[in-house]
Amino acid sequence: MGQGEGQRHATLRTVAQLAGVDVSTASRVLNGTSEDARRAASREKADEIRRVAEELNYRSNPHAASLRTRRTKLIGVIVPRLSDLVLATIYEGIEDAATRLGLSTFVMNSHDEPREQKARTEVALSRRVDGLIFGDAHIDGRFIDEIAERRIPFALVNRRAGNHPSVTCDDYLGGRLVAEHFLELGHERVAVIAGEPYASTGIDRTAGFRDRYREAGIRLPSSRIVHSHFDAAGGRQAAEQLLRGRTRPTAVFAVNDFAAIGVLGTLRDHGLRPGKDVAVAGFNDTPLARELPVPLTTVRSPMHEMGGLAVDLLVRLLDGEQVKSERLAPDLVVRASTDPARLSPVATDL
Amino acid sequence: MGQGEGQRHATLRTVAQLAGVDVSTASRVLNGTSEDARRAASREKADEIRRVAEELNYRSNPHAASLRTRRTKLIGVIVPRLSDLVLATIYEGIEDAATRLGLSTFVMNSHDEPREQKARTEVALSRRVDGLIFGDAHIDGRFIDEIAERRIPFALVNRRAGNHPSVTCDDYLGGRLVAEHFLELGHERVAVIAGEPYASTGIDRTAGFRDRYREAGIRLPSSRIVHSHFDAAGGRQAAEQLLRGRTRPTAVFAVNDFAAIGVLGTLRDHGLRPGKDVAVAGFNDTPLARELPVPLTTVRSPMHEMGGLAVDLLVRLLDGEQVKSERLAPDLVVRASTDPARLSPVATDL
DNA sequence: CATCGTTGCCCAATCGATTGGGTAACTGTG
DNA sequence: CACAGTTACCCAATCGATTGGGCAACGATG
Repeated sequence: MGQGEGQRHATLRTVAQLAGVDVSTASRVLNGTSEDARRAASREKADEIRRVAEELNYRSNPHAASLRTRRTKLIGVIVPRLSDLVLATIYEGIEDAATRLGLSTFVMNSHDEPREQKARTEVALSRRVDGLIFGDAHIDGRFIDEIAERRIPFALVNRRAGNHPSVTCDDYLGGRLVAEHFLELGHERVAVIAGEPYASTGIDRTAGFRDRYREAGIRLPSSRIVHSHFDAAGGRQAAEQLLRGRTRPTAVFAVNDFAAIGVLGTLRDHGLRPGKDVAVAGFNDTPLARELPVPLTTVRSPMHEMGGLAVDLLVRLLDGEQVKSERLAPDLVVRASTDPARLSPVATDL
Repeated sequence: MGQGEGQRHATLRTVAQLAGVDVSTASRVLNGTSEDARRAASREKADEIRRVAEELNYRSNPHAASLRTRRTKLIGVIVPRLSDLVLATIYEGIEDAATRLGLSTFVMNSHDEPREQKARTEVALSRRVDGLIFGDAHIDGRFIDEIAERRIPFALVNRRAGNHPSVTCDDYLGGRLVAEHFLELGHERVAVIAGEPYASTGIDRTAGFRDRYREAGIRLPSSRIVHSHFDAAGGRQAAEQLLRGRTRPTAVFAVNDFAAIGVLGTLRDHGLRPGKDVAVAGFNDTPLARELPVPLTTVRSPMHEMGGLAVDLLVRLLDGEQVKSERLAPDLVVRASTDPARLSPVATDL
């Protein structure tokens, strides 16, 4: 109830009074388009208004403006969890783009739980966001469909669902690239750690990988496609399961770098040398990948860029434009975890 | 300009009209305290108002309320970067606590740049946040002092500065714990990768470590305290610098897990076995630490909890209470990177 | 029966901006 | 000089809530 309060903010009214004009004139000069400003006041009056505003350190009260205009310049962002570096990086892209456009963003974690997705979305809507960006779409699209039916403007990022507007990496192609690489290295007994079954990222990466292998005449048995959480612990669990199998794979594609790191750890624990006994590839090229003791082969995805494009997409949608989804090209980055020649001396000595 | 718009939100006025009461009565029943509600309307009227509100799916418009009350229930959070897992985790704690209290948060990245800190803070203030949480304080406190002078309510988290209210880990103690551990293992030639020179976290961890060693009669030459960025690339650079020195340390304390990971990579590149040839400890016990090929000894800090407590602190401040800073106790977690006995078979074979 | 307290509401001002619609003064044209 | 068009403003309604004050009706009290 108390107040730490700084000095009260100057309002348009005080600015207008001191500048000797009506508040409407001050509004047009300070907050309107330059077109508005020109026709609202003469050169000198406008300068005077701006001078006074500057002096009083006037800042338009966004709540008052939103109340009147019904637009908040706020966008809600819902992600599974910001402590996932992939999402944090995408969010940074979102924030950069939003800031550049004078928009503000709210982020919330849904932990990929339908109930929380719903709850967070309602919170965002009750804050009257102009639109939403979802980084946590589930492939079944149930929740997203509902949002679409309510005609709430939104864009998906990182994961796609249905044909709702989205900005994603070309995950299918990414999976193919890894398969291509493994095939070149001569791996025939391979496995995929496929991520969460509801995430299009994992699904598409797996599909691309599987399809490329199939084209090479090699079928992946379903026992060598294991779902997992998108983190190191998840990768570890999945790897343990794979190693329990009768025939050990010679190469493992984890659809996420952190899961791949878990795989590296598990291999060591089992006395296997990553990059030599078993090849490992990840996805996303997180900054850690190249710094690991055994640097990780991975697929670089434009995470930051995806965030920015998602904002652009949403803004175009808010402007009533017709939009279409974007799919950005990934790159394969080969490092020691799949290429023994690149292993450091000590690791090669193994 | 266009509108994707969903159906218009119901307002208090329509609810009041349908329930046959004045809007003020509806306001007290729906948005006031239960005390207000009781004296504003009879049992039956109140129930009727709530029924209508429910039916119309009424949500109070926070902008209208803020305009009138001058409180926004918004708090601004400024961190160096959310793609740093430590900050992302702290932010999750902040978000959880805020949600529980019915507050919303804005996060922004300052990249530890004074200019951006200033700019983001102004953005938050122009959004009329009730208070701020800074996770990016610099030890010199210049910027923070300025904010304090403007009597803007805020709390610091993770890093302290001056005697502004903060919630931190007891970093000094954390540093001592690592030193204690290294001493027990018999390490006398040790080094510290100390993080950014302006972050209290690195400063205090280094100081605790240095002091404990001094008490054991061992002085750290300044050449063995190297500053670095708080990420794997930073750790790698710092480690390279240390290995260039004449006398190689037998143990390295990196004040951050990611920097420690960079050290592990560098050691390998130089043909040195982490945990055997050189002991390595990190700080924060990020989830990755235990999953690495060579699991990392580190100091567990209560990141999530710190975030929640920072919110509590800020809220108490906003309520006009006198508050004092909190310093939470860390724990040492010993793993293979400092203890050869714990190395996995293949690593021991090295 | 006059008085006093409650109970249960309603009135109306207010927060700070936006915006459609005036209108007075001035300029240019025929 | 009459008239149209432009320039440079001002007026006032409005967005959706909050909140101090007022007041009628009713029961209790002396």
